[in-house]
Amino acid sequence: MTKNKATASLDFIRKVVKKDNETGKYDNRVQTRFPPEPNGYLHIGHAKAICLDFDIAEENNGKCNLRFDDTNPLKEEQEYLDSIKRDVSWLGYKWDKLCFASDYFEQLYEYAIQLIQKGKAYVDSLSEEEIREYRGTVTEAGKPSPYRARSIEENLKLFKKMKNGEFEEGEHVLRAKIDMSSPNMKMRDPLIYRIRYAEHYRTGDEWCIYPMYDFTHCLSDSIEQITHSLCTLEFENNRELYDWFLDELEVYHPQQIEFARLNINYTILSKRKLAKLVKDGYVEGWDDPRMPTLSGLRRRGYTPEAIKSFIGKIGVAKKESIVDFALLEHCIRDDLNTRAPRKMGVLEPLKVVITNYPEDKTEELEAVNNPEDPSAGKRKVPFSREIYIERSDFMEDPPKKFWRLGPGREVRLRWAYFIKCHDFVKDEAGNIKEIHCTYDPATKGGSAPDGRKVKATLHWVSVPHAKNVEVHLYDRLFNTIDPYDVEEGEDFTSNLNPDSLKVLENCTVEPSLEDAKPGYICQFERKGYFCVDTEDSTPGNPVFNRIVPLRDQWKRIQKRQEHERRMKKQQQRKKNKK
RNA sequence: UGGGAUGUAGUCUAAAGGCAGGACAGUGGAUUCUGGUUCCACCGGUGAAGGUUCGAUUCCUUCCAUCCCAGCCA
Repeated sequence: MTKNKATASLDFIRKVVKKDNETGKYDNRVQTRFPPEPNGYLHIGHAKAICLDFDIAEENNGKCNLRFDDTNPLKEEQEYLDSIKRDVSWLGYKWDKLCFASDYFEQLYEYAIQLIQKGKAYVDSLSEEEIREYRGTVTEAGKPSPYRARSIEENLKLFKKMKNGEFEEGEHVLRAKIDMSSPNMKMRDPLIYRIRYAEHYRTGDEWCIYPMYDFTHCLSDSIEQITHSLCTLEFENNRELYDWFLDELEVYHPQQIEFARLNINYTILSKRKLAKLVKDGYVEGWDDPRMPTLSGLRRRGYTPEAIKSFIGKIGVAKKESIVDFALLEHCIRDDLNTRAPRKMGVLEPLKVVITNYPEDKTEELEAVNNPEDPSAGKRKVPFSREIYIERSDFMEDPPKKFWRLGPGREVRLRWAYFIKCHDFVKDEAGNIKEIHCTYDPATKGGSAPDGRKVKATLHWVSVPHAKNVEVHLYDRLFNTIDPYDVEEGEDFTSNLNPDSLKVLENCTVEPSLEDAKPGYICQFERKGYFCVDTEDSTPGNPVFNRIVPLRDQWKRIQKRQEHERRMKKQQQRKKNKK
C-alpha cells in the first residue's frame, strides 16, 4: 500500500502539499479542515471533499478539523449538524478538533474593528437594492457608495451600534473598502457583516450581526492554523478576497486550493435541490434509499469502503466532469462480492411441484455461503416437494439463448437436484400458475454422476419453509442522464423517474433470513445485493432494499433481441411501403 | 464584449519536450453449480489552426467550446 502510494502519480493537490513539505513552507505541517454548513444533509459529492481533506492530512501525518461554517442563522439547524457528524464518522474519519465558526464570533468582531481602524472597512447605509445597483455588472464598473467616505470614528460608532441591536435589519451593513471597479466582482467592496434578528441554533440571540462567508472562512482557517484550505471551483473568484482579508489583518495565511466538485449522471448533487425533493415529498426523507445523500446510500446498503473506493477512482482535478453512475455501482459490487454472504430469495415466485418427490419428505441440503470466501463456511437449506422458482426462469416457448426452464428441459436447482419440466398449469387468464417437474435423485448436491451437463442453475425456496418478505427494488431517481435538461417552464422534478421504487410484497426467502437484522447485507444469488432496511423492518419481518442488481448477461441479450425484432419490423414496413 | 478557470477514447483520470498509460462502460472469448466472480483479448483519445523543435498532450500565438462571478447564501 505504502509502496503503491509512493509510486502512483499524485493528483495536483497532493503535488502541492508534497512540494510545500519539501520547501518547508509550513514547517512540514499539514492541517486541513472539512467545513460544511449545517443547512442540509451531506451527499456523495461531499464525500469527495471529506476524503480529500482527511486523507491528505493522514497521508502527511497531519490533522483534519471538522468545522461548521455556521454564520447564517436562517438556514442552520442542530439536526443537520448531528447528521453531518454521523456521516463523517460513518465514513470512518476521526476529526482532530470539532470547530464552529460561531465560536469565533467574538474574535471575528475584533478583526472587523481592526479593519475599520485601518480604514479598510466602512458601514454602508444603502438599501439592499441600492447596493446591487452600485455594484455595477460584470462588464461595467461599480460606483462608490456615498457612505464610503465615513470617518473611522463614525464607522466604529455605527458598527458598535449595529452589534448592540440599535438598528433594524437591512438598515446598515459593514463592507470592506477595496475597489468598486475591480474586474473581479467579489472585490467590489464585499459585505462583511449584516444585521439579522434571528435565533442562531448555537448562539441563540447573543448576536444580531452575523459575519459573511468570505470574511469568516479565511479567518477561521487562519485561527485553526490550516495549511491547505481545499474547496470547490466556484470559489476561485473568492480566493483574491480570501488573501486580501488575511493580508490586511496581517495574520497567519493558509492557501486556498480549488478542485472540481463531483457530478454523477442521472443524479443531482445539490443540497438545495435535494432539500426540495424532501420538502415537497418526492422522496421519503433525506435518507430515502434513492437519495445520493450519505444517509440515503447508507440506508440503501452502500458501504463506506465502496464509497471511498469510488472517490479514489474518480480522481481529483480542476476539470469539471460528470462521472458515470456505473462506476459507483461497480465499486459497491466489487466490495460486496467478496464479503456478502449468498442467500436464496425468490422475488416473483412461481410454484414448482416435483411430482416424483415424496410428499412428506424434507431434506437439509448443504450450501456454500460465499464462493469468494471459504472462511464464510456452509449452511443447511431445507428442500421439499414444492418449491418456488423465479417466474422469469420459466418460459413456455423459450427463445434463442434462453437456457433456463421450459417444457422438456432440465436445469439444476442450486445446491439441490436436477429437475426436468414435464407439465405446467395455466389459470383462466392464461398465466402460468404452476409447473410440474421430476427430479433425478442421483444428482443430489447439484452434479450428475453420469456427467451430463445442464445449461442453467436456478435459485429456489422450499414452499413450506419459505419466509415471506417485502422487497424494495430501486432504480435511478431520474430518467434523464442530465436531470437539469428540461423543457422551458419545467424544473428538474419533471425528470424524476416514476418507477424509481418498486415494492414487491410477495417475495419469498430461505428461512435463515427470518431474523436478519436491520443493516444486514447479503447477495440473493443471481439477483443482486440486498440490505435489510433500518426503517421499515420489524422484528421477524425484515424488509429488503436492493442495493444494486448483479450484472445480467441475459437481460442484455434480451434487450438486443428486442431491438433486432423492432428493426426487422421497421424494415418490413419500409419494404411493404415500396 | 470585464475578470477568473478548464479542454486527453462514450465517461473519469495519468503522462510535464521523448513509445499517449490505467479504470469504468462496451464487444468477443476462456473458466464457473450464480448468464455472478475471475482471466484473456478487442474497441477507442490529446478542442481547432498555425509556430518553435530532430521530436509537442506538454512551450508560444490565434481561434473555438464549456464552467464560475453582478446574494445582506456558503
